[in-house]
Amino acid sequence: MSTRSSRLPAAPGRPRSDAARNRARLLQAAGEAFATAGFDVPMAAIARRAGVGMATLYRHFPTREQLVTEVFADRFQACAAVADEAFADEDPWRGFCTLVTKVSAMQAADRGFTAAFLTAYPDAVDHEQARARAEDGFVRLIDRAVAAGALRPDFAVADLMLLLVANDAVIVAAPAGQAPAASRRLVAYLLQSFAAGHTRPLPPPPRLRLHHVHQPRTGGSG
Amino acid sequence: MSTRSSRLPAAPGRPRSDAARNRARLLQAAGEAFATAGFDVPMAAIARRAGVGMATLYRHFPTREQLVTEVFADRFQACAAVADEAFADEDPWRGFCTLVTKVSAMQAADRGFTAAFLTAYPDAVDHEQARARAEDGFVRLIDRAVAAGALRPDFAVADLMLLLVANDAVIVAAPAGQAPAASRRLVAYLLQSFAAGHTRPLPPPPRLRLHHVHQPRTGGSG
DNA sequence: GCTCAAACGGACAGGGCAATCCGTTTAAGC
DNA sequence: GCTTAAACGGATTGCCCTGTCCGTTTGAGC
Repeated sequence: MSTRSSRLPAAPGRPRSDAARNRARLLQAAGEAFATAGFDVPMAAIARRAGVGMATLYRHFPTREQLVTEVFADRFQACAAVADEAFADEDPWRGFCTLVTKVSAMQAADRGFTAAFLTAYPDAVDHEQARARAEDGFVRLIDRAVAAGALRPDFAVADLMLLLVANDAVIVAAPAGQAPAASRRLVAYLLQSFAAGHTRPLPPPPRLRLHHVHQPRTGGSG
Repeated sequence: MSTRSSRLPAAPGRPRSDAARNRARLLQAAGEAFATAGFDVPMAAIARRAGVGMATLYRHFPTREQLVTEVFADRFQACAAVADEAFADEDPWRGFCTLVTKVSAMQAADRGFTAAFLTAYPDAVDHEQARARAEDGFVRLIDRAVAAGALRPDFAVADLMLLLVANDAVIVAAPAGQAPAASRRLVAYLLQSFAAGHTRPLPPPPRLRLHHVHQPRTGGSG
């Protein structure tokens, strides 16, 4: 046999066609499974749903975190996109409301994916960039809305995190079918308090940013 | 041996001294374990912490739910007591705020015990009564505050549940030491929105009452 | 201090999930 | 159609947690 590389089946990085197909199926199945049953679905259930074997699942995604991260990559980008879109609105307050409303609705539509994701995998490093971008978008919107006198001046980025976490919780806690209503109601309340005018003094905001939004599963009472 | 009952060691219902002691130790240990590690600590860990064997734990509390229920029985009564106290305040709005603030603080002090408890064991029947009493107290306070024109007229009991759930979530999600600040901030925001005057229309409230506050661990997306 | 049942503790079986291993199948190039 | 390595599936192993069983200890009354 010659040492020529002509024997290589394809370019080094390109996967085989069935591998690509199975990968897509796994992402699809995992997304559905997470959306309906939360993050602690057995890996076997995901594999079964995708119609592949356990080994295939683990071959493509060696750890659960990698799988989850991939599944929610596009949602994260969607977040950043919403921030951009909101910034495009000429009305700062309306833009801010758009951001909050849409992101909240995204959470409600997928069983609180953002906060739940951040809660379960706070250190998903692959998306540090996407996360930073989203947070940057949030900050720009906030600053603009405050400068315009629409958003209360003592508003903090952490308050947005509070909203995300709280919204996630009510979505998850609400009984069947009530999640959207619960979410909308909570968000409406909070938006009203976020608005400038008729504000009352607030206690100081917590030190809480996107990458803090998680629960160290053990330890840490109040 | 005669059939006289004089041989019975004590009154039928009274437990042996070591049994009573161990029971107390178990409740104490379980409370600590739940507060620091959440509800899914292994039973063995609780037994070890209490310095007793597995069998002793299961003898006193045949199911996990019974243990949790007992542990939080007093906190539940405390809730109802706070409601009574708040109702004793002559100022309806201040009473309402007292209720919300104190209950929220209780959640923060014990890793969101109320909502977490309700989340994990929504059907803990033993406390149906205590729960109903607490909810009654809530309703009375709400009605009075609305009637006094202090609480917005479209306020719903469900909104209080939203607050409890949301508060629990931010407490759990907050990084070390930030839970009280996060809780206070969220509660302040919501109380401001709850107040009458300068209100904006709200979307309809969700169907959500105390006994609904739970997450069906599987199923139930938006 | 003697008796006995209540209470105890730790070992043990059962079940579920994560992660791996290995014999078989299949896509891709010749 | 033949070859080869990549990819596959599912059985298997190991771990942890739950809940029970049984031999031993201990508190309470005589």
